[in-house]
Amino acid sequence: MTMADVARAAGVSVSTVSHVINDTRVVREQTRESVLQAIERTGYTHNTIARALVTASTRTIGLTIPVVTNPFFTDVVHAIETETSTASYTLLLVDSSDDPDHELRAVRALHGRRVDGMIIAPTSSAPGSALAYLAANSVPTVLVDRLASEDFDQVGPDNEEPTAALVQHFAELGHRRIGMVAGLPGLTTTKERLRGYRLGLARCELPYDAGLLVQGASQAEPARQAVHDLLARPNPPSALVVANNLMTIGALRALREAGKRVPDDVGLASFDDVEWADLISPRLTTMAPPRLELGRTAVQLLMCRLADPTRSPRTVRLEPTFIHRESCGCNPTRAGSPEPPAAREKP
Amino acid sequence: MTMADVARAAGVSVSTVSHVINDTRVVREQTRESVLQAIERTGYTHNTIARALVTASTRTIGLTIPVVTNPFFTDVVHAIETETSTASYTLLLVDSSDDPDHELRAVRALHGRRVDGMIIAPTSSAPGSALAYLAANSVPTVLVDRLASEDFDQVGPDNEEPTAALVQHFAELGHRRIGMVAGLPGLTTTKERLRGYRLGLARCELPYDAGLLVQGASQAEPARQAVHDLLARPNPPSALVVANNLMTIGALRALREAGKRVPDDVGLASFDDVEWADLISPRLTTMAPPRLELGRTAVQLLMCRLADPTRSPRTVRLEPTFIHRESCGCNPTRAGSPEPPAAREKP
DNA sequence: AGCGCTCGCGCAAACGCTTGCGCATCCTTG
DNA sequence: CAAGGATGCGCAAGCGTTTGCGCGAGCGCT
Repeated sequence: MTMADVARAAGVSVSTVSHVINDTRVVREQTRESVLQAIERTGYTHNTIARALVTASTRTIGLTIPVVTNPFFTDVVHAIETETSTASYTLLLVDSSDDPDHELRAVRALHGRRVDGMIIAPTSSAPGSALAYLAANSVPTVLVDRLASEDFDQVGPDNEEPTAALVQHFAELGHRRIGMVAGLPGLTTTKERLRGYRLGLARCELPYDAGLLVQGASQAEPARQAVHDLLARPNPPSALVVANNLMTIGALRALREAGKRVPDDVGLASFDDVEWADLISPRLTTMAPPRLELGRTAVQLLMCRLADPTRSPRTVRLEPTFIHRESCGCNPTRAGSPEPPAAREKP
Repeated sequence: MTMADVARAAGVSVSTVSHVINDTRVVREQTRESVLQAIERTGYTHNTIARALVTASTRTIGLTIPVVTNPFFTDVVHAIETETSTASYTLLLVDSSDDPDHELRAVRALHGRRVDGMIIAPTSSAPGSALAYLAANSVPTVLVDRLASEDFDQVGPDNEEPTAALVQHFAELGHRRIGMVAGLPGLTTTKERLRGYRLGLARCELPYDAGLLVQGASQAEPARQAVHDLLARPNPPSALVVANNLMTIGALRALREAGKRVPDDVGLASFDDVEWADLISPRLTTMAPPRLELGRTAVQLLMCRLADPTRSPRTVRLEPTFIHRESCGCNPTRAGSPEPPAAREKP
């Protein structure tokens, strides 16, 4: 069932078949009909890869994210999926496992498949990394979430100011020892949120104390361990800023294990929101990056670049929104809270 | 940077280049070296699609899931990703939005890209659906989670017995009015879990009462609405079986809004586990399907089918595990519970 | 009737790779 | 030293499309 078969069945040439399929030159109505029927009859399905070979375009975009199980990224992926599919592109998704080698392999595979462009939440920007490869092969690329290099189009949340705001919030509540659970070292988001942490401290004239800082590897279990250790230290924090959603799970577990009550014993606020933030008690105060917007913007940047590969790269920062609930120790007024109606009531 | 360029640079023919790349016939060590160098020098990257055209194999498998934001499916996807990538396949992922039309389009796109096989969590099995298309074009396919047709290889959790077990558990606790929040009508999982619900009732000699049953569309917000309505009915249930993870979120919100305490006012147990089941109070009793195993098995089934396209289709059922926590109204012993250590302590 | 247009379509050359076939060259052996 | 067998490689025919070029038929005009 190739185009040749269809052509034979319709008594025309392959070029005519191609033209009716792509609507790329005028064909007599009668002929078009018979071709359409022949397609129907033979059950022909277009071979996109043969087409790609000659047109040098696959209408496919490659997507590389660290972990497909992180709700933050799945929301981003979802937005990207929706946006690309309305532009009639298909997504090629690969999981980089937050490992530079794996990531490079993924990017290679994607490029080998001649994706038209790539969106990637980069794990590393070291030389010899996926990013270097992409630059070397001048693949149209946009970075998402982790803003690793101004040489690419990129979109991510603002990290520094919002994290500082979280710290300042705690300080205003009277906390003097504000701890932080930081993410995987090397990620730009980790660096920026850490910088925000220190910025917040400085603004409130609180000393930076390395003893209040732990590293949670951006994941739940390492974060649990880290917070566990943190709480065992001589002079533990009275408030905790957690740098992402997954680590928040770990932090909550560690706090419970240690018998600490939130927010009475330890105040808690996290960067990135979670679906169940309003289901636990106390409800979680978070700083929520606009996940969907992030994905949408990434696609838009990519489309712009595909349209004009020569334009100079843009960096877009999107503002997170502060979702003020109770784990910080406040009991914010319900009215005007950005909570959905479902979450307005206290359990 | 095509193979021809490399050949020229190395002073050999394209066939030799191809053979050293694919290691598909003996090449003098010296020649191989110079080809390898030429590849390095020219920055050549293999064109997978050109190769696919001639070998008629893309080493790509297509994956269609309803919603990429549902943690159940992302775990499945993750397992599939891991498993396929170790077999050096790449994944083409599309979101069907749980919409038959969208699904059919997705499947068409995937087939047009000549994926070697497909894994799909089908939305519909109606004639004219994606499944019909796949059968008609004899695309190697395996169904995952939703077991829609014995004509395909398929793997899903056992739904009926485990759901019945949940009902029986409540009955043993003395509940007489056990309600259910069912999923999207039309899904096989919905049907099976409903059947399990009725089976459980029958076994405990409890009457089936349509007034205890609501439909939550497999999603959080509709489920919240549904449970809201359910609780407003004259004689509301004292226990609730929720048919999936997302709807559990909705149910919890509705219960809180109605001022019902779990498990004192209403017992709760859900089919499918959630990450934060141990973080809320009371901790959630769930029936957890083996998500990773589901994904892994799907890939294995597909690999078998690719190896031997003629074998007759197999259906695999995997047993969920009962995770006995507290929302059912019990205070199960901690020892021997399948909970991770992190979750053993009560807040 | 002849000219030039328009209209509709077919021919065949790519696209970048794989692979069966066959030709040198060199080594082994009787 | 001739013959046969390895060994190492090139040639060219595809794979299923797209697309520039060009040709024939039909039409309106003078």
